[in-house]
Amino acid sequence: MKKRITVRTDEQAAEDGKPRRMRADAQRKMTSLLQAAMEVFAKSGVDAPVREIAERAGVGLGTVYRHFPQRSDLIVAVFQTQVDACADAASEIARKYEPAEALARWMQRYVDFFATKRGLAGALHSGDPAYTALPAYFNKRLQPALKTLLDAAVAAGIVRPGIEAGDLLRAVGNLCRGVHGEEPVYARRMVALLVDGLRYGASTASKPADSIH
Amino acid sequence: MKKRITVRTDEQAAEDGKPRRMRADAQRKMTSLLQAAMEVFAKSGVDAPVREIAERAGVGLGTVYRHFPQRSDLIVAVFQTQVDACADAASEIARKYEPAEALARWMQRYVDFFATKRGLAGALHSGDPAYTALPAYFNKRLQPALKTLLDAAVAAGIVRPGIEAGDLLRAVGNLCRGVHGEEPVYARRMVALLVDGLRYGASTASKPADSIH
DNA sequence: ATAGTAATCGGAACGCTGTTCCGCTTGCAA
DNA sequence: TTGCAAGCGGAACAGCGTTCCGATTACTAT
Repeated sequence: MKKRITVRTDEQAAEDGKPRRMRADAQRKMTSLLQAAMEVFAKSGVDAPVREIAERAGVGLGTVYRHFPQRSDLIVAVFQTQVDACADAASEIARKYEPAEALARWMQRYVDFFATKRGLAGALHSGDPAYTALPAYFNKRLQPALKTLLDAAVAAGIVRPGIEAGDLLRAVGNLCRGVHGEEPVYARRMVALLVDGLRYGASTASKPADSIH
Repeated sequence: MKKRITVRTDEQAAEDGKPRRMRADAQRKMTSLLQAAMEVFAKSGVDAPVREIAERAGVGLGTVYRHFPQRSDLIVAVFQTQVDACADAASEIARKYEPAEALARWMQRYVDFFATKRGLAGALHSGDPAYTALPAYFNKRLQPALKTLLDAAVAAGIVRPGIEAGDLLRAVGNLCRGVHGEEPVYARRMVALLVDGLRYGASTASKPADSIH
């Protein structure tokens, strides 16, 4: 009886972080799952049933939950994939077009990305801790991408300086969400108010308990 | 056989909008339902199961759905009830305290109202048409209430003029975001800061456009 | 090539939702 | 007191996310 039983092929396992290479079919199912989820989310929103995604991907339910233990993990994965794609598109667009055109095109690309996010806003505001890290990732990837385009446009003398990439991203996001057009003015005014509250002469803030009870 | 069969006691029916007076027990169950829902929502958020509310109210599931055909109807009813209570509190507070103190106290009252709204933000951003009318009602009731307090404080020479009640409400809402329930102290402190910012002596807020661009 | 093994798969099954349905109960007007 | 429609309760239904486990399959050592 050959007794080496499963010699634990961990040769390349302990090297990097990944415990072991993924089986070929698993890899295939995973990508087709992500693709299907992307399409379904775009069509029916992020509240679409997991079964619908599994069926579209030609995959069993168990497979879905093997790769994405929670429904939210699938949503997060799709979101990150699309954010990455959008961020990566910036450098390619910058290579193909002049600064002004590149900026305009990427913004269009960004809007398209937002257009497929039906229902995600609700999930983000739901308080579910599974999504709390998403906005940070969002900024981390998209802000530098836009900043390079913006800097190039400024350097070319086409766009005025002093525009923050993050502000621009938020502005576009708000424009895509609803009709709250006066958003930036409102925010600036209220923050100015808050800063005024820090000035000398006000006492309530430092001892809030005094004005209550 | 007396054949008047249900003479349709609609005497007082066609007069007003209501088709007929509600039966006494129905009225009782309805209010106890609203009360229970308020408590459960405050404790577990608006995603709490309907069964839990029914049980707490000592009522069957059928009764819940008789009064509130959809789960969202119950949420909306509770929300409106609390908004009404908060708005009505303004006049009472204004009667008891001087303008500055009244303004501060009502703002804290408003913060407390917000603190029991765990999960509502998610529902509002979910895109569900059942909630689209809520923000409008929100402003319709709260804005005038705050405006009277604000006007009184301005008339008393304590608060600078030019502050919009709607802006303040939104600002406080944003300050309270994510602070639900466990630590309202932070929210109270920040709102106290904001209220201090309303006082005379600072100029940034009144002409925000100058400090931009 | 082949066989053995572990990784992977598929989908039935479970528990928990919102909502519907219907036989029973009850307030109220006659 | 009586008749009946308004009201009630909770079993039942449909659909969801998630778990579980026997069957399948890609890899590896021989």
